[in-house]
Amino acid sequence: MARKKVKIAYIINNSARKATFNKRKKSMMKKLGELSILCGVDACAIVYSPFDSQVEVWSSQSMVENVLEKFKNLPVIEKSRKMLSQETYLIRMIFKENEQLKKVRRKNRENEMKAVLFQSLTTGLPQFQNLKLMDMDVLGRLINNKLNDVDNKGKTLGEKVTGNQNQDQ
Amino acid sequence: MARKKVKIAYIINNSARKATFNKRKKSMMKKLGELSILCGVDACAIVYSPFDSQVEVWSSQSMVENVLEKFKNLPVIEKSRKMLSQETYLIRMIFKENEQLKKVRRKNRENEMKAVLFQSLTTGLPQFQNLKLMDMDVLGRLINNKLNDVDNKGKTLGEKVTGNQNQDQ
DNA sequence: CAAACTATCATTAGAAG
DNA sequence: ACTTCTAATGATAGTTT
Repeated sequence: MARKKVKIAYIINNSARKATFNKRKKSMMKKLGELSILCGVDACAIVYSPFDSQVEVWSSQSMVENVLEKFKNLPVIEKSRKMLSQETYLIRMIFKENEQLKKVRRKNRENEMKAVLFQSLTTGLPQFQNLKLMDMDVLGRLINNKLNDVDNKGKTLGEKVTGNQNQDQ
Repeated sequence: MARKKVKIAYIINNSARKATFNKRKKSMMKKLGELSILCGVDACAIVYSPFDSQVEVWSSQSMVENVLEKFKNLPVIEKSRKMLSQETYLIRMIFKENEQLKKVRRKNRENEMKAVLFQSLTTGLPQFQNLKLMDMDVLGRLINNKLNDVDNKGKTLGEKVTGNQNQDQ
């Protein structure tokens, strides 16, 4: 977007690609911040750098907590229970499984904390934000739910349904 | 950025905010796509719309698989093992816990699939991409690792270390 | 209310230091 | 290889249809 109109294609020259990457990434993150503030929107961006093997993450402060709030308010369990009585036992089973999962996760979270510590100490990577482990876990799960609808829609119930129901936490 | 220089602050007027949101979100996603192609970069953006309570997600095709690849290649386990012999037993324990977690998750994933199905059927929400449940779970976990370093750094090892190591999958 | 327009501001490709 | 500069393209606020 400057001295010449550029074709959107992979930049082969290494230093040129790095320069473009840094310029554009910076602008992207700025734009995302503006969007978030102007419109009061929760947003998050994740960009991998091929140059320093570091992810760049931008996230609005309210992202995680709002995601959690929305997650809690998902009507899926309630509605499912009403619609398909045969699902009742399944929901109970899921609840039990989720309890088990939570238990394992609680322990595992401690492990994760230490892994991160080791990583910091051994690689000395500077890092970014202060999202909580648990929160991101839930975030990933929520995004999943949203993202996978299109995969599932249009296929028959019978074909796909082999289990469950989610939303531990 | 047009007829007038705009101050970056929450837009109170509802329709103006929506217009700005739609324009800017579209541009953002376009920019992210360009960045991804120009620089061969894995990227992902998540933006919540306050207007239709729908998340907008953009993700480079290679995002998930590359994230998984990078995750596998994280040197943290190897390095930790070499540095702190006292961690050996912990790593074993973690491995066991991760096996247990994987097992529970395998079952839970089926549950999640069904939850998504129900959600689609009961709320009729159109959806987006085709990332896999498992992949997103791992993605969230990886991001965590990266994000939490700053929280942990600068604090003493003794204070924080209560557990572990992660990276199941 | 959304789509098209356009004057102006913002970003950035390429150059220069 | 990093910064700074700036011409030129791109994004978009406000306006019109």
